[in-house]
Amino acid sequence: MTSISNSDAALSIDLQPPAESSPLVRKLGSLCLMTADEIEFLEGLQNNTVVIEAGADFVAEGDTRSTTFILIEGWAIRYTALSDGRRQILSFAVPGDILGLHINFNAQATYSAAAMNKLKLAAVDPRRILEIYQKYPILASGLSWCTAREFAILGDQAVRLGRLPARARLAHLLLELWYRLELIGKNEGRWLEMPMTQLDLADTLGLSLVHTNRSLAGLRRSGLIEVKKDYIKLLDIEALTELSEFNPDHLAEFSI
Amino acid sequence: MTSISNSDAALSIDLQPPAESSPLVRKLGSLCLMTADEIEFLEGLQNNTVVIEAGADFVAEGDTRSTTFILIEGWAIRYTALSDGRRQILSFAVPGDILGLHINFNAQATYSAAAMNKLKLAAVDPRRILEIYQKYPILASGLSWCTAREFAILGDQAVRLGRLPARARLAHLLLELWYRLELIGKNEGRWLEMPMTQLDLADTLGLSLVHTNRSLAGLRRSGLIEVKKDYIKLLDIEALTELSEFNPDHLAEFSI
DNA sequence: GGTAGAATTTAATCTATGTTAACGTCATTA
DNA sequence: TAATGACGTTAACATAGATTAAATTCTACC
Repeated sequence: MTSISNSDAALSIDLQPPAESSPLVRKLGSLCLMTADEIEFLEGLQNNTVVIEAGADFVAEGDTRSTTFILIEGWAIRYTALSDGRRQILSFAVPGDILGLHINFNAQATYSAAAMNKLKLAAVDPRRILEIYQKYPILASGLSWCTAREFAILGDQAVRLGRLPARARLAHLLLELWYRLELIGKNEGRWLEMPMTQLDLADTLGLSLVHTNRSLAGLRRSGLIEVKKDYIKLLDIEALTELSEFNPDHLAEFSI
Repeated sequence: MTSISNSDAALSIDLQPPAESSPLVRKLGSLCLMTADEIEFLEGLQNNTVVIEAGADFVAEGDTRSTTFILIEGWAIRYTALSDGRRQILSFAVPGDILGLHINFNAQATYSAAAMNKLKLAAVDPRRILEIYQKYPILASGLSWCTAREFAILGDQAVRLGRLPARARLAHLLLELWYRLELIGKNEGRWLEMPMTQLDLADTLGLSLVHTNRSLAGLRRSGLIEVKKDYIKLLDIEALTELSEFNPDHLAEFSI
């Protein structure tokens, strides 16, 4: 907003999208050189914004109204609820992420989505996503990359849940979030934003609340992390990586 | 091959793809009405076939040569190997499934893929997938559906691993495979093809081999399944569904 | 048709994680 | 400043599932 004056006043020679652009445009812009046309289309997609209060669901499993959402501000979760009230969180979504990029038209949502904190998101007709593939080849590659990445993230989640012990699961997730936030420029020093409660963390890691707390304490006592309200500091990324067998290449950037 | 004579001799009025067509064409054909042009393109994609021996890897995690594979015959797995030799199988692929539908160009494969039994698959340049999106709108919707389905399958796998006890995990997986094979017409009565060993099953369910065997025995003793070499009979689908909280809608068909 | 190696089954023991319950801390509001 | 409620921490005990090992049954191959 303040930066408008700077692009007015000075001759802009930036090839990168301007600073006031959406997180999605910034994210894709750091990976591929989109045309002005493509950037404009992508920004235009995000005109219809919605605000969701912290804790509220904005997609419910079984919904037949399918909408694609682009996350602009705040964190969201995708999750599945079980009959006894327990939950499995499938993944976190951060600004620049797309929920429902590939939709079963005429089918039901296979998971619910909720806001971790106050959310701003763009509601997009999924038909416009197919339009991207038809008309904007660079964007299409970008979206294909997003899809592959979501797959890798969910696959890593399965590995965590299926084969890693509690502390490694936690370390692995912290590193995933670290690299994802890194890409959108949200890490400050080694402090990682952690807006979720330990109960949310437990439901992500497939652990009980108490054991999640124990695992957190374990990493803390080993000198690997430092914890404060809403933030965790990664004190030794190398050790965390080794402990959890995390592979950063799964989240690596690409370039065209 | 023998059926060529029938389409030569008689006047064909089928709207459905002919019987000798590929599993992928049959799968999509049961969901949407493709044009002759689209069917031809899809079959043409699968000209370059490869045979893989049982047990062999055909994608290794970290590979930078990215290829899309369409499974024509046999079963495959996607998996991640850990440093101590343990494995987490992410999902099974059956005829008609596509591996690497969305590829990170210039990036590494994030999982390995191996043949469960002898495999016939088509190797496709991933650029031709993007071509589909540009030129064949019906096919594009079909592929979008495939992607959403793969997501749902992997999400269900995360729920199994994170929140279900051993026997429910097993029941849940059996039902998933049941509905998937149903779609491609591979179920005989209530007998479900199970070409994997109990070790493979264990690596899918995130359990030890011994406990997988116990879980299998548990379901058998409860009268829910009957086991024979390479097949499992689902004796009580309703009870299995309730036990595992399986939701068949996740794999539901769609139609345009 | 016999044999070696693979796959399955069962039992005994151990451990990581779940469960329950109590207590602490902090922020909000009365 | 007290009361409340959400969230975090810790301890004691219970249990599902891991591990190890050995026996048994398949099955592919000679």
